[in-house]
Amino acid sequence: MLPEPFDLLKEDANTILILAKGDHAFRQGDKTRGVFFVVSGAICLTRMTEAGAAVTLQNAKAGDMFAEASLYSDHYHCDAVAVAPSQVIRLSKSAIQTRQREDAVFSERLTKRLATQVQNYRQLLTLHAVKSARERVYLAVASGRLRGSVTQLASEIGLTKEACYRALKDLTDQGALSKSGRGEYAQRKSLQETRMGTK
Amino acid sequence: MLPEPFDLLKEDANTILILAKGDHAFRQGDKTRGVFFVVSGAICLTRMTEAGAAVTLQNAKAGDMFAEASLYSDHYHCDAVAVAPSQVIRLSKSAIQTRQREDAVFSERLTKRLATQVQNYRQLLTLHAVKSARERVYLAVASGRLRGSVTQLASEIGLTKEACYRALKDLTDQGALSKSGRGEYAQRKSLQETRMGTK
DNA sequence: GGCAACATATGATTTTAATCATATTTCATT
DNA sequence: AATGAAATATGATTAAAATCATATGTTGCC
Repeated sequence: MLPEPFDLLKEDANTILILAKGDHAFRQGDKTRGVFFVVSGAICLTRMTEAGAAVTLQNAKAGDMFAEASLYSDHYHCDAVAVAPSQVIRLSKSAIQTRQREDAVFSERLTKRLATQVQNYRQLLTLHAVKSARERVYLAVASGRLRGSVTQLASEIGLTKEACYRALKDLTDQGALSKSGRGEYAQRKSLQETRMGTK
Repeated sequence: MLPEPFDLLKEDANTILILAKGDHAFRQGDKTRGVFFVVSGAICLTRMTEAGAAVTLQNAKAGDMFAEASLYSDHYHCDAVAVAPSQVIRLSKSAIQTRQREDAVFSERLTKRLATQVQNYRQLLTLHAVKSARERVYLAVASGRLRGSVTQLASEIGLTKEACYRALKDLTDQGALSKSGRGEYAQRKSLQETRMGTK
């Protein structure tokens, strides 16, 4: 259920919250009580700037965690609002901190998890920097990012699903990718070979 | 010089490398020797997929770190090539690991650093998801991302510098931002007030 | 089994930022 | 002070993806 290393926590370190659309998991200024994991639904984190502009910090969906940084501050510095009926688990801050201090394995896995996330996000940002939709989709598939639906991939890599479908069609037509059916694609050749770079 | 918590490391845990354009800091398959920090220049990390497509994982510039994940594997899984004459510092893997095990403060700061980075990258990705260049620039400035040049900001938020300058002009003309000169902008009002959302 | 929701798929049109071009200003360096 | 590089700034044109529209296929569910 919970991702590493939080699966190591005792059950009583967790609280399950059921949120209706519009409910808050926490508000800016609240004392930090822990880290959250989204079981289902979606939670949007937003911060208000002094001049009153709402800045979205994260859109956490099922499987995502949020408010990790709360481990290092006394108060939440943003609002967490359910944008759909959601189920979230709150992982107690004190339980995590204690465990982190006393259990080297837990501590190392936590660090590892964060390092992996950093890596993943950086790669995603690098991918976003690729101008051409065609090439972006190719690289996304080549690096194994097509796990769920094409729609999900599209949103992940910053394209509309239509642009994504078209790119996939082009790439398969030209032989850069092969389709194994049911939205399953595999990399076939390098871009050079298929004249991806042609402008 | 070095970012937290690596500033805590003894000097002999670090090695300074001078790389000419094209030199490798490491290659895919090399035994991992540590984490790197870019003092000047730029390092590009790329991985080859089975079919031979080059996937860029990160473009590390001055002040950036790379290969953090090497702490958790025996071999580097990508190439690190200098794309400009560069100066990098290698932080010994063993020194970091030992310190992490023996010094709770170091360990906590490392975790904190990673958590902060995760937060930052997530916010950046969320920002990239904003379609309108105008709104994207506004939110970027409102959340304090305009530190260096406009050109840098543009690249960070995934726009061309031209698009960025135009958005800044529009926003100041309409009063959403105020310019304090020398590329210094401040947020003035919420977007609603300035009819940002008008389509 | 049938309905609703969602994914897949593609065509037509519009919008918008990228690209190309160019000028001025600022800044570091010889 | 002179040179050159980079940042700032805008205009004109183009290219490309977003949007809008629509159809079929798939899947979970009462």
